[in-house]
Amino acid sequence: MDGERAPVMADVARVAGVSHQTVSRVLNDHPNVRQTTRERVLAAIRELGYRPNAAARTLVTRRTRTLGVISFNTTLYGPASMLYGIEQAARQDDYFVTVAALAALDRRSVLEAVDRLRDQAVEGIIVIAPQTSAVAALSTVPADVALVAVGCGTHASLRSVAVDNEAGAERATSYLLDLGHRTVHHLAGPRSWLDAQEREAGWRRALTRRGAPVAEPMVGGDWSARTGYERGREIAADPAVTAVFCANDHMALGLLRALQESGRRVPDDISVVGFDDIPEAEFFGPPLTTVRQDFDEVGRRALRALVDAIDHGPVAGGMPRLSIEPTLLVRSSAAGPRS
Amino acid sequence: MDGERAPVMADVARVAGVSHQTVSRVLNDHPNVRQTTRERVLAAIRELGYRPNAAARTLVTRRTRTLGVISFNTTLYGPASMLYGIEQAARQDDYFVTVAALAALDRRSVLEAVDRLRDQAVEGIIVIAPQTSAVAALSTVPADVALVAVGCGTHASLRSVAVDNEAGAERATSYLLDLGHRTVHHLAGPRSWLDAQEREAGWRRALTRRGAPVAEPMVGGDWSARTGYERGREIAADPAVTAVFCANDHMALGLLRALQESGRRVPDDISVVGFDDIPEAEFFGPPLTTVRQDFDEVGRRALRALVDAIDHGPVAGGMPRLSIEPTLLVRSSAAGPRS
DNA sequence: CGATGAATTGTTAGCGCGAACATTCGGGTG
DNA sequence: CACCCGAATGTTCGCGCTAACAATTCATCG
Repeated sequence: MDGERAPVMADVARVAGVSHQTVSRVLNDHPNVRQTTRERVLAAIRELGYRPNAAARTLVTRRTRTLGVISFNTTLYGPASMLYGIEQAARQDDYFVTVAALAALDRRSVLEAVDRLRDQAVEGIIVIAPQTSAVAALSTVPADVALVAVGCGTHASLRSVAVDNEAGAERATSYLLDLGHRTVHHLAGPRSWLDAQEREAGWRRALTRRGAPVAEPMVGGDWSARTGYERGREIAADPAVTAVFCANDHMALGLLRALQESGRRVPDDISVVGFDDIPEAEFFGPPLTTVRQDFDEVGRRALRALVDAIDHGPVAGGMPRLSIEPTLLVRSSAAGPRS
Repeated sequence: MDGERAPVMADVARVAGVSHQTVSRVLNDHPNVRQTTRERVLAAIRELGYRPNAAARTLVTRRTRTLGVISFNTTLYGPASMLYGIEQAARQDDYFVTVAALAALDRRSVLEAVDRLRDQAVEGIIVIAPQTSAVAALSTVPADVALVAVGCGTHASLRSVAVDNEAGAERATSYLLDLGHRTVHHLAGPRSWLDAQEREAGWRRALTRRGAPVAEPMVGGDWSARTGYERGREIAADPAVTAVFCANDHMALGLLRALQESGRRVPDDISVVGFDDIPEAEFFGPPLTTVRQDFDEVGRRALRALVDAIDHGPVAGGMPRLSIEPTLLVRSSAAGPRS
C-alpha cells in the first residue's frame, strides 16, 4: 500500500544516535538510561512515528498480552455486559481481548473455539457459556492456557466467577411468600444452563424452607421473551397461580404479555418477579420487580481471576469460586394476593 | 508453567525426517511436496501436538490475520448483534477479531481505541460508533489500516455499511399517515448519532412529501427506555398527539410505559411505531409495530467490505456505501386515529 | 592522579518462521 | 548412456525485537 515501510527500532536508534538496544531500554522502562538519552530517544520515536512491532516482541518475550473470550450469544444482555466489563478491565491491565462467538452449544464448538484462541496464542481464556456441557468440555483442555469460567456453577477444577443465583432466587421467592402468597410458581430457564438450574434450586429451597407446596416448574423456556409468552399462556389459564418467579427478565416480559392478553392483571391477579434487571425492566408494564445482577462486576472479577492465574500460575490460591451477591429490586409487578 | 517448551517446526522436521522448510511447505499447502512426505509430516505434527507460532509467522509474513472492532456500548442490542455477525463472518475468512470498547463518545476515545488496535497490528478496523464526532475523528487516521464504519452516514472518504435509516423512517411515518393520522410526532434519538439524524430526516421527508404539519421533534432521547419514558410523559400530556414515531424500540418501550401510566391507550388514543425490531418488541404491551434492521447482515457486510479493502488496497471500487433496506413490521401498537 | 565500581551504552545471538536460492532426484530424449 | 528439465527437498538468511554479555563512561575516594 504505502511506499516505504514502517520505521523499526534501528531507524529510531540512528536518528537518536544510540544503539537499538538503548531504544529498547527506553521502551521497556529500564532504569539505567540517562535522562537526556531517554529524551533524545523519545523525540526520535515521535519524529518517526515509530511503533514497536508486537510480533517481534512476542517472539522473544513469549507473551502476547492477548486474552480470549468465548461467548455463546453475545446478543443477550448478560454476555454482552460481561464482555464489556472484561474489555474495560483488560485494557487497564494492558491486555487485548479477542472474541470467539460460539456457533452452537455443544462440546465440539467450545473446544473448537478454545483451539482457535490457542492458535492465536492467547495467554488466557474466559468462557461465558454456562451450559453444563460446556463446563464438562472445558475440563479436557490442556493446562497451558489459563481458563476462567463465568457463571459456571460449583464445578471444581475450574476457576470461576459467578453471581449467587441460588441466593438471588431464594430471595425473590421468599419475597413473594412474605407478600402472602400460598406458593410461588417458577417459569424455568433451559435446564442445560447452570444459571437456570441454580435459580430453580434457590426457588425450590425457599419453598421447602417455608413449607410451601412446590408445583412442577414450567419448563421449555430458553431465556427468550417468546418462550416466556408461550409458557405464559398456560400460566394465565390456571387460576390457581397467584405468583410467578421467572428465571430471567426477558421471559418475564413474555409472561407479562400473555397475562395481559388473557385479561389477568399484574399484580392484582398475579404477581411476577424476574431475574437480571435488564435496563428495560423498569419500564415493563408494570415495572418489573427483579433480582439485580452486576454483570459488569462479574466481568471485571473474571478478568482479575484470569490475570492472577496467568501471573501466578494456575494453582495459586486454589480454585476460588468468587461469588457475587445479587440484590432484590422491588418495583410494582408483585403484590400480595387478593384477599 | 509446564516443563518442556512447545514443539517447534524443527522438532516436527526431525521426527518426520525432513527439513523444517518441508514442514513449512506442508503447512502452507505448497504444491511441490510428495504425497508420502506430506503424510509423514502431518503424522509428526499430530504426534507432537505441534501448533505453528503465530508471532514468528507474523514477523515474516507481515500479516496478523487480526481485525479490530471498535464499539461504543456493546450492551446495546444493535452493536452486540453486529459484533456477533462480524465475528462469525471473520472466522470464515480466517481472521481473528479483537474488540475495543469505547470509554466515551468523544474524538479522543475513538482515536485512542484506533491507536490501541494499531499497536496490536490489526489489519483492519470496523468502527461501530455512528456519532458524527467519531466519523470526523476517523478521517484523521493514517491510511495504513483499512477502516470500515458501520452506520456512519454518507460521509465520503470512508467505506461504510449501513441500514438505510432514512428510508425506514419514511416508511414508518408514511404508514402512520396512511392510517389516517393528520401528522406524526417524532421521539428523536441523540442528535450526535447519525442514525438518529437520518431517522429524523426520513420522518421529516415523509411529512413534507404528504404536506402534513411538521411538529418539533421531541429531543433529549439517548436511545434508552428511561429517556423514552421521560419524553413520553410530556407526550402523554399533549392531547394533540395521536401518532409517534420513535427513533428506536427501547425509547418506544419507555413511551409505552408513560402512556399507560397516564391512562392513554395504545393504539386507541395514540399509535406508536419503533425502530430496530429488538427481539422483545413483539412482546411489548401492546406488541410494537417497528422497522426491522438486519444487524447480523450489516455485520457480515461490514466484514466483507473490510476484507476487500485489505486484499485489494483501499481504493478498489471507490468508497461504496453499502446500504441495507429495512422493512416495516406491522404489529398492534399502531392503528387509525379515533374517528 | 589513578584505582574502583557503578552507571550507561554497545554488540551479539537467538526467538520460529517463510522466501529465495541451491541442490538432489527421477524420468524422458536423442 | 549422457543430457536436460522439472519435481522434490535442503540451506541460508533475515523479519524486529529482547536478553545476555562486553565495553565504555563517569563519579568517587584513597
